[in-house]
Amino acid sequence: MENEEQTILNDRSAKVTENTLKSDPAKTLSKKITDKDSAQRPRTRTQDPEGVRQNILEVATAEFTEKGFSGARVDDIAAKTNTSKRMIYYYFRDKEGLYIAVLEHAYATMRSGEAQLQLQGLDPAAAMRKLAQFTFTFQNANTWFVRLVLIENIHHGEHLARSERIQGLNVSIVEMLRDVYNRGVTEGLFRPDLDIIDLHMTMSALAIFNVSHRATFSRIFRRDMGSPEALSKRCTVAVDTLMRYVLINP
Amino acid sequence: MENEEQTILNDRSAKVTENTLKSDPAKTLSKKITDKDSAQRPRTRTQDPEGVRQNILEVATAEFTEKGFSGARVDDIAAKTNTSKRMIYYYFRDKEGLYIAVLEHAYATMRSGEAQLQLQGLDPAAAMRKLAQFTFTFQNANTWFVRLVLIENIHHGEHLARSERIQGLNVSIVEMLRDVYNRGVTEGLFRPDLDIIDLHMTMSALAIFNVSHRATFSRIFRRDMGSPEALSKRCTVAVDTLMRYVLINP
DNA sequence: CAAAATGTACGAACTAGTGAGTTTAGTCAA
DNA sequence: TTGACTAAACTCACTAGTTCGTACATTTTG
Repeated sequence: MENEEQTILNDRSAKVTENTLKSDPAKTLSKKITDKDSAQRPRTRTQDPEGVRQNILEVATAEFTEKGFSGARVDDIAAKTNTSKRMIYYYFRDKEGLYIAVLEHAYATMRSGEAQLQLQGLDPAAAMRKLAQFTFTFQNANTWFVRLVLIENIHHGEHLARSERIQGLNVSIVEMLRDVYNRGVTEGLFRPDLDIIDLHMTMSALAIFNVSHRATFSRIFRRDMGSPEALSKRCTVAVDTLMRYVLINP
Repeated sequence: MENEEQTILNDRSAKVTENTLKSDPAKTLSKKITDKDSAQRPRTRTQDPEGVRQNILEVATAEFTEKGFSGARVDDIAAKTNTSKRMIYYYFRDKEGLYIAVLEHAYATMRSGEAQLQLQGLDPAAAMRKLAQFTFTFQNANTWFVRLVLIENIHHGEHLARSERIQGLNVSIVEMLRDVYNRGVTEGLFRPDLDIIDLHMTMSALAIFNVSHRATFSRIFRRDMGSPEALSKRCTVAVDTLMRYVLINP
């Protein structure tokens, strides 16, 4: 089960993260969109608003996650696009508007991963374990997402506050967690009176730290915290730590 | 001549924690220098190289931790000092040189806190508890430090790599942890074959997340994660989680 | 006096953002 | 079918304001 889930997530990440961010985002996407286009409108092929928008968004995501909001340059983003700088302002109004769009897109992407979890059939302990494992694997597979959230935190979440679209996005995983936890309590497996949000925080903390502090920790302690071995070992620790906290009899 | 500006850790109560957390590091020292300055020179300008250096460093720390490396402006930093921009370049060569100096100063500051811990007299469990509590309190009292490290991680730790001074600074707390852990294992209280660095990571993760993701989490889940109540509650959870992981019989 | 420290003024390169005009694609009347 | 018309999509050149860094003059100290 462990391996199975890992491969599923890796595949997912390979598609979403690697293709769209590390490899030249322009090519993959424009090709995809051209296909879609020709299917929808066989006659025309020159103008492609949605494709342009997507293309800009992909490039901008890569730039912002790599260099931060102030570090990223609109001209650089424009240069890596199939289109021009003027189009960025045409579609996104601002540098900030572009950044917010990237943020929204990122949170939306995350949500899609959660939907694939099938926790209903599992007993509470196994379900909790799977959830913790998923969280760890997702965050470590999507380091660009972690970086983006970190950047947003450096900015005191002021951009996130300006987007009401994002507000509701994190509800689903908390609902999942609540469901699993309540079942565990009912069955007498889990400690009662734990706080759900707090539990989610612990789970996230154990999952995300490995990414958020990878650079400094790896350098200071001379360990490659991103290697496959380190990841699988750390995943075990994270899940184990959480389960010991939740279970009445670890 | 060593500065005594960060005596922040003296008090471990949540209230003082919150107070020091909100006061920014620049003010304390710049005030001190102004006082000293006006005391020394009623009329004629006195040269004070070390004071100038310190003053710049304090202001720069506040600016960099607030706005990041690219977000911070040299002119803004200069404007907030008692001296001029020329002096920044005179003493620190670069914007980057200044940033690295800030980073080194920050890590050095952290070390001073650890020295105050008296773990020898305590039994292993109590010592481990105290260490975890200290870590949490320190990180939550010095949010500026957490932010700085985060910013450095966004930059892939490239500046930290350029400073050999920092490399050895985190050794002491790990040695402390190793000592406590070994005693606990010897006494049959702690689970054997846990990895020290890994343990340190878990401890740090549980302590730091509350700061690193405060903005986004607070907004998304509508909880003030920086309030005294939230801090003390979260501290309990962090310590408890770690102890359950370490102890054979939690 | 020499060296260290500091003030003033400036500039070259960059950077976010825009003004104004051109092309495209779909609509509709004839 | 064609051609006039329109809104959206797109291009090009430009600018006002920043931002890091420096040249040079001056003051202070030992």
